[in-house]
Amino acid sequence: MRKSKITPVIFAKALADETRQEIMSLCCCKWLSVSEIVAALNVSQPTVSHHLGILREAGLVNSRREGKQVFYSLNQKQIADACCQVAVDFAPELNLTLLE
Amino acid sequence: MRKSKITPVIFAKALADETRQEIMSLCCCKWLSVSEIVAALNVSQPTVSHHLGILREAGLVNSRREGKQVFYSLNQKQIADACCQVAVDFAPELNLTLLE
DNA sequence: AAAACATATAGACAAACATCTATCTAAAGG
DNA sequence: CCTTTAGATAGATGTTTGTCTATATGTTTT
Repeated sequence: MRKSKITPVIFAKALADETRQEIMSLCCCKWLSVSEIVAALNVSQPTVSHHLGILREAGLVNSRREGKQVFYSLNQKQIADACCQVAVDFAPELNLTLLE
Repeated sequence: MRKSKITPVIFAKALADETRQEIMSLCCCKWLSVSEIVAALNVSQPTVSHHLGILREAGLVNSRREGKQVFYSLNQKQIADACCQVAVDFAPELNLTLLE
């Protein structure tokens, strides 16, 4: 598990693909197995694994093995933090804040 | 000038390059001519123009001609809005807000 | 109007990337 | 064990992308 801070470039690259964003939407607020994600999309299982690997490397998803299956879920905190970082870097005159 | 709302994919792709982020940092809070940007980076003038075109298409920069020169400046509002949109889509359980 | 200057566009090329099929690894059940 | 199932990895392939050189466009100056 990667705790290191994500850079804006890594974050943007992970986000910069339609299929990955679909995967992110799917497992946004729940845990989904790889098979479930494959079933919901029109791409092959290796392609889904490939994208999940990129998201995992960027720390945008958490994963958990349960028997034969591996479940993935979005790491919302990491995403919100990365958004804040982008705003600090590129919109410093506006006040984008993570409340609570 | 593009006022249409930026999608998260367009936004992420525009952001997903080291050189573009350097350009964005440079003209974050001030107007810079293309020549000034070229002088600050280690890439050719056409490459800078190419990147500025991508940023302009995404609505992330504003541009203004002044005589022979064209000046660019980051559109911080658009960037902050896009960050908010990403957070709404992919971190809905967290409260990322643009204050004021 | 011609030359000089600033920027944009066109075209070429290599590197990065998304996708697929085939195969490998790991876990569970017979 | 052997088979089955879930997912990851490897390798091939076509597309996209970042960069360059060369050239076109637009603006000022002489």
